[in-house]
Amino acid sequence: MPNIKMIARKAGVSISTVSRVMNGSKPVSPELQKRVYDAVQQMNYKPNSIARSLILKKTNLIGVVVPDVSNSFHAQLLSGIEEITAQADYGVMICNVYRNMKQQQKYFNLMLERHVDGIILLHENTIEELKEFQKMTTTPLVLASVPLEVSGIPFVGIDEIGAAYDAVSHLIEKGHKEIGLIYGDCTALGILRKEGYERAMSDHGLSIKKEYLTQCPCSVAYGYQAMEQLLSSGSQPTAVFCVSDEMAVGAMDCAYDKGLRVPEDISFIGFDDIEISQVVRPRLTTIHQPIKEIGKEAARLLIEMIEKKSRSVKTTGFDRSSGCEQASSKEESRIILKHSLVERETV
Amino acid sequence: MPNIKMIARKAGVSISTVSRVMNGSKPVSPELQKRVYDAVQQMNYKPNSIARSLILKKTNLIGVVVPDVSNSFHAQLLSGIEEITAQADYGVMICNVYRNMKQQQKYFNLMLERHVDGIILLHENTIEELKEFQKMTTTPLVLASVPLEVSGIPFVGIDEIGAAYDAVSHLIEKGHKEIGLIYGDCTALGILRKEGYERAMSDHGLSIKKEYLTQCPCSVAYGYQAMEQLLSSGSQPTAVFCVSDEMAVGAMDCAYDKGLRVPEDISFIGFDDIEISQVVRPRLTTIHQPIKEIGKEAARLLIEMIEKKSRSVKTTGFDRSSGCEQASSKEESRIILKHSLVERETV
DNA sequence: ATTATATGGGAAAACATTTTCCTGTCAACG
DNA sequence: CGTTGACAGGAAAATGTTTTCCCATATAAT
Repeated sequence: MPNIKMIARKAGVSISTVSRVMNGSKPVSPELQKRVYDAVQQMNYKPNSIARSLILKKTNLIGVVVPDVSNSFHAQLLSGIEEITAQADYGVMICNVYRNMKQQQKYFNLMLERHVDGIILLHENTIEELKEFQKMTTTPLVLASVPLEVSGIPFVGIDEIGAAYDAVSHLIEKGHKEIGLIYGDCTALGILRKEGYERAMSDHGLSIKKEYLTQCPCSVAYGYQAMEQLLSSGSQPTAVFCVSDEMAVGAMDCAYDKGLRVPEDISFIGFDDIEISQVVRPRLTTIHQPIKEIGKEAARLLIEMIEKKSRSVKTTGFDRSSGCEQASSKEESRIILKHSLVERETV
Repeated sequence: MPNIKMIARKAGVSISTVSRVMNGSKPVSPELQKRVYDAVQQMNYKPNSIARSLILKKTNLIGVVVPDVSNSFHAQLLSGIEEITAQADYGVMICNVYRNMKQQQKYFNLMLERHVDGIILLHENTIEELKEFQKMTTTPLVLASVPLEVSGIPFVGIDEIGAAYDAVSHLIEKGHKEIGLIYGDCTALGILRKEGYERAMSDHGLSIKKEYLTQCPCSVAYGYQAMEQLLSSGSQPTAVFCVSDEMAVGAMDCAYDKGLRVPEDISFIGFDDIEISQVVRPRLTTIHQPIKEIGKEAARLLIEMIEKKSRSVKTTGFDRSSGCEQASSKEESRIILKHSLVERETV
């Protein structure tokens, strides 16, 4: 691989001149420009981005921490992110943490060592850990579809409580009164959606039966189990709200195996509107999230933060990691995108 | 962020000593070791991997070129790759090319500029382009589930023809004689699987009807269209082999809408065994590919190539990009993993 | 004519590491 | 007692850029 020195020699100019021609950072006479371009072309020169990163203190790389890439929801978020970052000439490094906090810590360190310009979190963290992270570094961070409230860390996603509220209200409008819930209680997501369920029930004057609340991790298999549990509790709901499509698909499967007909005997409503909700039979009625758009918006926001920060560093001239400036830019951004109800065949 | 100089000053030692302690590259007295460790701890020092990359000529970063991360198949491959690379302390940069060749070229350049240590291709390329790439650089490259034969570029995947053969043979064993095919003819994958179909048919003495061959891009929606086309061709097959699960799901959907019962009136067999084949009703009989394992194996192979290469560079002492060495390591590795037939409910 | 200003271009510092080369100390051995 | 070798540790070169600083030349202004 040729380097800038070889180009300079070949073109008969100084290193500085080559750099200037490549970046347009200072005018260069047409004569020399041509000589440089020719040399670049002939030797197929590409500037070494590592050396650039070192001196510019900018890697044009962002890190995305994801619980599991092979999960459809996260994969879609990722694809949205990638679309925007690619346009802005950023690379994305994925950090698959397998819903494992230990990995997470390791990855945070790794990303700091690699000096990523920013991070998007798709994986839920404890608030303490985020604050810890904030204290450690000034690297911009945004939460995408991780509804945690930490001052100084922007969030983009939907109104989780409102969306769950809408889902349950829809069931109620259709005449259901005995409504079960399958949720996960170890994530903020699950808890907020449960909150929406509770509000909808009480706003419509319905009481919540303890035995209708079932919690399980988010997957088809666990959804099946949860439904089994729910059905074995004696009284039977006429509808159940599952806080994710995967859970809903598993739960429907279980109902089916128990000889229940959907939606005649029991209704289901899911959440997310990932691909499977359209291919499952009957097609799943669910809450649609603009998943890819969330990813895009998160990426846009992050890049904006990065560029703003690098500008401010440039103007002030030194690293202000003391955090005094940080405070002024705490504009508490929360980008809330619109969800919607898609009626299919399970209610 | 503290740098090595600050640690050296704090510990009262030279920069070299700090480096030696961090990397264990040369013995250091316990006395100084302790001083360095303490300084590192107190200042929370992390070596700047950019500077390391620059001098070591090793980024510990690999690029993965993927047609579409949000596609379940590719997302699973990616997750397999990530698992192995994380263990070996490599980062993964994703390059989503949206099945777009222009993007692809841009990304290749980007990755060379960033000096990734190696590349895994999940996206089909023309053989010419690959050879072009080989000529341009010595960066290791492996094809995962992209069945192209280019000397010097290893491949990991399954026996595509054999797997397709098995799928069709299974239909034939079940008594089917009129077997349709839905495939994609613009990818090597589609063409090989079609080849398997043809061999199976002729080996069993069955003739192939032109009107049973339908081709379309790989997605649920196109699968539906293809099936419509196939059904409108007059004579009706009793079974159809779809070269991907997505196509199969779409095709089944169409059959269903036309009032055909699966598997009573018409049988379907898919390919890949991605998640949807298990949640669709009736559950799709398909060819199982060890997708995640393919990703893992590809990553292992790539890392092996990278380390072997960096060793050889080290011992010879200069960059041998002339390619003469390359030839000797052309051991034509093709790692073929086992596929299997999973019988569900659509045959 | 002389000073001031603008402008193109080169030399060298800076970025944060690793590693080579060198120096000084100490033990071993003749 | 002197030479050799081992060994710990420091100084400095090297990695490939960008950018600052400086110089020379040319043009404009006084």
